[in-house]
Amino acid sequence: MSPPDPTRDADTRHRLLAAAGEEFSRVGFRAANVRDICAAAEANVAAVNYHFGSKEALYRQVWEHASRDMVAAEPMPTLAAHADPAEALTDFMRWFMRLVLIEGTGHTCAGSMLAQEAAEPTGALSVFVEHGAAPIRKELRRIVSAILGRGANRRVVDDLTNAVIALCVNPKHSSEILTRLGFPPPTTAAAINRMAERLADFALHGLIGLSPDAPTEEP
Amino acid sequence: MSPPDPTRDADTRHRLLAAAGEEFSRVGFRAANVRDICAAAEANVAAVNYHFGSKEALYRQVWEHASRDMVAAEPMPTLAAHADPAEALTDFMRWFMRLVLIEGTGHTCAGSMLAQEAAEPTGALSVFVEHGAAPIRKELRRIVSAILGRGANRRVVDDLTNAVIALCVNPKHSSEILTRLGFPPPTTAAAINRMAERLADFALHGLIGLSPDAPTEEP
DNA sequence: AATCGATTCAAACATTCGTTTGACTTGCCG
DNA sequence: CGGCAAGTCAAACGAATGTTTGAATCGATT
Repeated sequence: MSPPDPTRDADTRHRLLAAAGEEFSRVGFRAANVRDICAAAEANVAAVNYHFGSKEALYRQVWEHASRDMVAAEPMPTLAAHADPAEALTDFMRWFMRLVLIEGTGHTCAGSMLAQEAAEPTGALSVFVEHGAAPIRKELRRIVSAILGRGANRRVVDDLTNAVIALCVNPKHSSEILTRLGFPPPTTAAAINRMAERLADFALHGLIGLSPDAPTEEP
Repeated sequence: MSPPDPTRDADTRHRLLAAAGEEFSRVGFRAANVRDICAAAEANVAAVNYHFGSKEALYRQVWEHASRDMVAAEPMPTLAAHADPAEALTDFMRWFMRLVLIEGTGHTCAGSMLAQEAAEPTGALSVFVEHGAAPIRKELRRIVSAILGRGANRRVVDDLTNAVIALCVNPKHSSEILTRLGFPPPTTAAAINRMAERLADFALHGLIGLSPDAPTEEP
């Protein structure tokens, strides 16, 4: 009657999580429907409620898995681990863009689900921002701040940190639009790295140019 | 039986369009429901189908109004109209960010609806990209290309044009996330302009630094 | 073999939501 | 006045969808 021990590896549980991850990331929580998920998982309609309690509880579980996989996949590059802040930025952006753009073989799908949450947030968004996004942004802010130097205004550092994030996530968030414009976002690790390096160069020159220590070059 | 002449100004038609614009931009096409829209417009449930034929036809009408208002509000800054490409970029970004971020008093809402379409596209997206977004991007590409100079690779120009777009639209597309991180996007024209100028400075230095004509400053 | 808990399944239930219907009101024209 | 077209309305219809139910199946334990 009550749901089974969640640590148990019921086979259909896994198939449901995988199928749900794909469906939720494709169309979002609301538009995804339980019957399709169950069909994709080759499970009965009642399976979702039996194993998870409700569609919403399933969604929370998928998020939990996705964000766990997300951070476990590869460690985040830090400022401290690099001699040169510029190199840290490039490394960080490569890592971040892979995180956002690559769809894990089975079901990482955190990037797509986040894009869905951005349009129609559920309770899961606040949780994820607090536990997943905030630490990532914090480290990037350190890198940006190091590149800008001491004299930079706090507000400016924040805006530029957000600007770098924008460069990294936009290919994903706007992929439907960019594809229709003729610029489908890269999907392989190699292509993503190449794009990340181009954008990192761009960001780097932008940041150095804005650094209060940098020489102003007005004629 | 058949819908009335669409040019006629039936009063409830307007109220429906306004209410629908708010609802669609808030939650997207699918999640918006006809009963709520009619209640907000103080109209009967049957009014949508009487005046527009269907929920989807109403949506198309709202898009048409929104994109018309969008371009009519203010002319797009062009490269040709500026002596200095750098100034053109700043002007363009100010204009573009106001376009995306400002919610028109009554119901412009094109920016929000576009963000919704990005997550769960309908047929309206392709139409809008072709007629609304492509011309805007084309002009921005001219400006970016002028700043980069002759020698720039075509692929690089495209990526950087998209990067500038990312800087402008991300505060809107990611507003739910940024707000939870403590950085709610600006909403007044003055604040938007300020942010646009900061981002334009950033983009400008980034572009100039990447220009093949610019001196490389490696030690 | 008998039993018991866990799991699966088809069917049904309850609600939401887009749409349709048919009656009623209103304003206009002969 | 009488009739007609346009618009409004409450009610109901029908499909989609999350959830529940109760029986059937399976596997391990005794």
